Amino acid sequence: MINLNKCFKLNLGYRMASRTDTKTRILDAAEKLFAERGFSETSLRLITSKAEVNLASVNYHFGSKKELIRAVLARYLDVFMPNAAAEIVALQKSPQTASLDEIFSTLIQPLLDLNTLRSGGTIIFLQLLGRGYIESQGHLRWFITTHYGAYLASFIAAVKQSAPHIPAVEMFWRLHFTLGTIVFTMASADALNEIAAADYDEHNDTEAILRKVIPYMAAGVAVPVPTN
Amino acid sequence: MINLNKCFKLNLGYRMASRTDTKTRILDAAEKLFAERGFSETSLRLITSKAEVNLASVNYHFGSKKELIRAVLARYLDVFMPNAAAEIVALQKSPQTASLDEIFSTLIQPLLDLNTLRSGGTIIFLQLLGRGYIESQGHLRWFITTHYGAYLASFIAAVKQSAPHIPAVEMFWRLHFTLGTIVFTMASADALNEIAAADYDEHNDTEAILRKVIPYMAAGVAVPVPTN
DNA sequence: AAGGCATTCACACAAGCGTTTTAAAGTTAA
DNA sequence: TTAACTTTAAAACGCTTGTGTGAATGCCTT
Repeated sequence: MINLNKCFKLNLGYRMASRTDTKTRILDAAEKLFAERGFSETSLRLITSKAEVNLASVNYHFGSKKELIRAVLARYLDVFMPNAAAEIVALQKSPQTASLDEIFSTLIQPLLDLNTLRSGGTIIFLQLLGRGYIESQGHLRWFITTHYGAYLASFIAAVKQSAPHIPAVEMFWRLHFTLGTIVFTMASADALNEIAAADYDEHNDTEAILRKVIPYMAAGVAVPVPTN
Repeated sequence: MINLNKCFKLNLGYRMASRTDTKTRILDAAEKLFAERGFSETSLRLITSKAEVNLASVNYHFGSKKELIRAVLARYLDVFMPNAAAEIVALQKSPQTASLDEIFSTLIQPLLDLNTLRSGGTIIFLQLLGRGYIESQGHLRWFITTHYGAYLASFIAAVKQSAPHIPAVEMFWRLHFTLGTIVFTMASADALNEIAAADYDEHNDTEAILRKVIPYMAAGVAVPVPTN
């Protein structure tokens, strides 16, 4: 019942220019902290102090911490999902069916574009996704499938078409294996990169890791189902 | 400086029989709650009320919440790691080199044996592992590699021998992809099973999921590294 | 200039947290 | 039984958490 006006605030451009929007400052600080520390380990006080805004402004602009979490995720999903789906349908326009590698690779550019949205956007988004899936037992899964289900469907359809020998049930499981692979990897990316740098003198950026993981996932999704 | 006596408490059998050990009651309640809700979302008050013991007994027996978490994990790792390593060396005794599928399948029995240890032990263990890796940014990874590194090494060596065409660095990444796959899958196993049951009339127990994920992981680990 | 609205601010609140403390109860050994 | 010790019990501590309140501030419109 509070803040109904927010919905109609068309932001007529009367904000001062010297300082970014409070709402944006909160989102920017929150997403970074959420990604690297998790949702429940990140207090609103830490967020607002990093954002240099007042504590109460979170509840004023977002209503609650839970809604702030949703807003943080939605800011990425609203950009990524349409872009990814567009790439998928563009790929499917081609005469011959695409390989799984091609389909997964198609997602790389939309993911990397999140970096131009905000610095470190790609990995932040994937880490948020992973944390959300694990921490908020089921809530995020519900939120994504209900709000972005159409985009997901086009992706799943493309995958199924590229691997017609995999039954639907099996594909359901394998795509969730894939989600786990990418999301856990990105959540641990910093730690893994440190180890890789120390043990193998190899440092990978986000794109390099993505390109490493794609063959892994594509092979796993397409491998024939054991008959026994 | 407190509770040094605990180390020397040889437990001369003077406990009453009608009620299980307080320490065990705490561990049993804690592992279940930790697995399904996460560490920081599980309060000591919730644990002790489920275990029907006094709140202070956690700090008396374990010193702190952090040490309780370690104890919960160690109780599984101390059983699983030696068993798994034993199976691996037994497999390597055979003349021809084992396939990746065989190596991964070798881990199934030690994992399922955790179910005889405690009801639901297998999935609890894997969920704890996943939560630990993601929540305790790096602490658990350090704990495991320092305390159980020898066991891990024998497993990694076996995998490398079965996929000699994969460079060491690449294998490092792929084994962590694999960890992510299994751990994320198990952390979401309940939710996924619900969806699978609703959409495909298929219900899988822990073993069935493990057997589904093994071909996926084995194919991913062994897939040739792209040259470009 | 004045009124109105959106936003910011400092502060307080109640609840929950991990941990500590002090006393009571129970068990073993002399 | 007494004495020493381990284990449980109840209560409180200090701290942090998310959230609510009411006043002050700033910006725009009239």
